[in-house]
Amino acid sequence: MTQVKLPKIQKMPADARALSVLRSQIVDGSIAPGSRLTEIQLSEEMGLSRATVRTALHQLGKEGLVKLVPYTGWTVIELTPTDIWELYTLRGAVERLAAQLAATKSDEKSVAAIAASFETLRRECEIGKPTSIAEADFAFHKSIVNAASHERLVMQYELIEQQIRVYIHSSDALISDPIEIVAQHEPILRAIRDGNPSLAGELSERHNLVEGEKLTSSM
Amino acid sequence: MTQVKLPKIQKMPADARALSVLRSQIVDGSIAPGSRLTEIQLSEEMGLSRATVRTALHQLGKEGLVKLVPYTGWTVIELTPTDIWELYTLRGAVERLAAQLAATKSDEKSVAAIAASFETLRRECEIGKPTSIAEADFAFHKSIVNAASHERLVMQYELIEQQIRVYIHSSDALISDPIEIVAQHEPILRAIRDGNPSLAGELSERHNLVEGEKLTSSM
DNA sequence: CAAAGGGCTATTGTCGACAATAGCCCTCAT
DNA sequence: ATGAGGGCTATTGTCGACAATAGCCCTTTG
Repeated sequence: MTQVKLPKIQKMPADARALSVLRSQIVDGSIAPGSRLTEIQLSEEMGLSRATVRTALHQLGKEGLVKLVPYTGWTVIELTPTDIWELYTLRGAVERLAAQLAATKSDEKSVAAIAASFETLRRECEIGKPTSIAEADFAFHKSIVNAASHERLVMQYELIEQQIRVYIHSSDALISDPIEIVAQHEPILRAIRDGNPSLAGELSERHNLVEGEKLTSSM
Repeated sequence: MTQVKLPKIQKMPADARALSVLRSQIVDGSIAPGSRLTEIQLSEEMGLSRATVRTALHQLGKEGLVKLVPYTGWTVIELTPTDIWELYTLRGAVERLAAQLAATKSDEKSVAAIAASFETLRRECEIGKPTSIAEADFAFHKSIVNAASHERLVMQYELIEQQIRVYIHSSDALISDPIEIVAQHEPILRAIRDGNPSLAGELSERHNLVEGEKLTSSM
């Protein structure tokens, strides 16, 4: 009965695996923005058929990570300042809703999860490497989104987060003061815990706009 | 030089055509929610290969209009009350941002476009059929989204609108009083024209929550 | 030398066939 | 009668081959 089912990534159909692998590599920067990808080369490297890889690429296209140029090839997205502005304004809108919903429910379990991820963030801000801090930052935001119990919201958020990660990795733009990070996030947690939807929403939106500003101004 | 290029739908690659056709049929209700679709049957009906149809179906899957059941087939989404709640809350968040941006720019051309679509809406509310009113309603909302000049916002909005249309057509849920429709939309236009982002955003969000409530309560 | 035209190549677009599998139905034992 | 077990069928999953095309290079011509 102690059957673990961790290796789910191994038992997936081939196209889903290809999708998962390619997505990881793009998101973590192993495949750089602007890279040219061809179906044949990828299929040879991954030991899969072209059709299978092609399916995965089309999915990534819908996720906004790659672009198809007809009869010529695929390229990994390159994010311009305008794209960053789009991503952060959109994330602001999405997280505003998430925070509103989380604060409305103010469900004990969800609040605990958010509080936990905030604690991790605080700890990382004191002793952690920049990348660990950034990771904890993402985790905190995601815990709020999860607390909203809103499937479409989660999906939309993940698409945005992916693209932001592409940019972060390609530019090493981790320019925030650890102390300010804590100061920016703590009030959000408090507003959710206090069951104050409009404040939680407002703070979340503003936080994203501020972060977006920082990034675009440093480009 | 008087070369018209209307028939763009004719010159598209086959997979894009299949995508376009299937999407239209699902969104306008010709293919009912819950319908079972099989790649072979569709490919025969459309005179295309299975692979081509399959590509289109995967795209529709990413758009959230169909769901794939492994080794069994595809089904058109059926929207539950929870789905409607998700759609309208999400649309509220998206349109809030759109209205904020539109009001911030308060760009002459965009405002004119929004005002024009509002006039159409007002006219349809007086003399039009319910379906024309609903269409003008959608057009008004979209004109605001377009005014934001935000590509990802537009795409996200279109996905949401599509799914709402599926539900509208499947349930004939057009339950609004024409007079109230005008009363709900007019202040939004005014706030955008006045360059009042926070009011425009707030009104847009609230409008969507109200509409969502109406629909879910009537299920 | 510049510009237009044609062909070559790399790559996606499309196709039909075979493999794998989920779910049904039928059998058979109890 | 009923439950388990096995095989059958419909459908997706995967593959390799051929068709169409965009973009480059090379030639040719003025």
